[in-house]
Amino acid sequence: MNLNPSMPTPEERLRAAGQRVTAPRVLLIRLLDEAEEHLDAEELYRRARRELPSINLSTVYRNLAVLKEAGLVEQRYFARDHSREYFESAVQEEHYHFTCLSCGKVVEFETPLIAKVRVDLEAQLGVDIRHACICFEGLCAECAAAEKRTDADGVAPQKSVRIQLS
Amino acid sequence: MNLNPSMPTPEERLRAAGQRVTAPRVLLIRLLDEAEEHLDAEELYRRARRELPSINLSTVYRNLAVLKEAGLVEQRYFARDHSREYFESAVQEEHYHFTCLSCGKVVEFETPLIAKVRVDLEAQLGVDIRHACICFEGLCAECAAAEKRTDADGVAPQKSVRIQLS
DNA sequence: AACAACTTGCAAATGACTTGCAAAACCATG
DNA sequence: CATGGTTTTGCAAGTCATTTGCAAGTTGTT
Ligand SMILES: [Mn+2]
Ligand SMILES: [Mn+2]
Ligand SMILES: [Zn+2]
Ligand SMILES: [Zn+2]
Repeated sequence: MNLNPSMPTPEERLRAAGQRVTAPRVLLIRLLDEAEEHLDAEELYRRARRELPSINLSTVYRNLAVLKEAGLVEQRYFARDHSREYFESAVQEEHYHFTCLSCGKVVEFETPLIAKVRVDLEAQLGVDIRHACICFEGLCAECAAAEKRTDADGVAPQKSVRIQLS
Repeated sequence: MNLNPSMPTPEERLRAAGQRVTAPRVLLIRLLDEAEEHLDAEELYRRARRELPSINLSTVYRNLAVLKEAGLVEQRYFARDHSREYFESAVQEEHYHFTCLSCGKVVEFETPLIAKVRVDLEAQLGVDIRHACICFEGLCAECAAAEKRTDADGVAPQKSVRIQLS
């Protein structure tokens, strides 16, 4: 989602990254480009099978690893349960995430402050930062309001929303 | 590490949190207070067994969950591999982490910018943030310098260092 | 077309974490 | 400080997302 309209095709991106062009890879890239949400391997597998029925789940995993290394997809962790890996297309603006622990909604946001932390760190420590995992968790506005109930279960994954801080 | 010298004993903390005082819990809290690093369940189990040989790994897991809920320990995720949960005592200043992908060293740092992002988010989205997972990853100064080699393996966990940004 | 290098499907394996259950420990209460 | 309801523990057996070995199938290159 929120993709640059004039972006290279999946094939072009693969070749530019020096990776072989295979049907599973092209398909995974396209599925992530088209996705409105952050997808995990299982869900990508489900969607991929609709177009490439012979694809195997392990192929999905292996290729997500390849695409991640090649910088074509981004891996994310959400909510307090980091036991599942989610992915999104790398062809979008840098952004961060807030996840509602109650309803599972994901809010994407931008802010220059994280980049500031990053450059401060690099300048003061001499480190070379390659990746940042930034995720906030809590209750979304709706769930915070509806906090009259005592529930705390059903965390269904939902579509994302994107905002810009200040 | 970096603990307040006049902090309550593990027993006192447990009682204050309304939790039962048991040998495994007291021991886990003390081990985390004493630790120079961030520990996972397996390592805590290893250390705990030295003083309480009958303790079981599942007891370690169950109690870490209890202590986390009670706010007595903090759970962390490091490096690109979030498949392991690490813990540290909650009795310390709020801080964030940088992990070296090459040597595994963890650098702890403080910065008011993350809290700023947090309040901005709460103010502009009306959300109630309960938790933040902030971790930067890359090459530490030493490993970045030694980048002449082509290696990229052995990621041994190491002690942490704490710094203050600017 | 011919081949070496890389990928895939399939089935089996990993490994961190969880769970069911009966016995043991905790902590009011009397 | 004995009693007993409630919680916790040890042990053994799961769970489940992700990984891996291998033979067969593809890809990109000469
Ligand atoms: Mn996103
Ligand atoms: Mn720390
Ligand atoms: Zn919500
Ligand atoms: Zn290093």
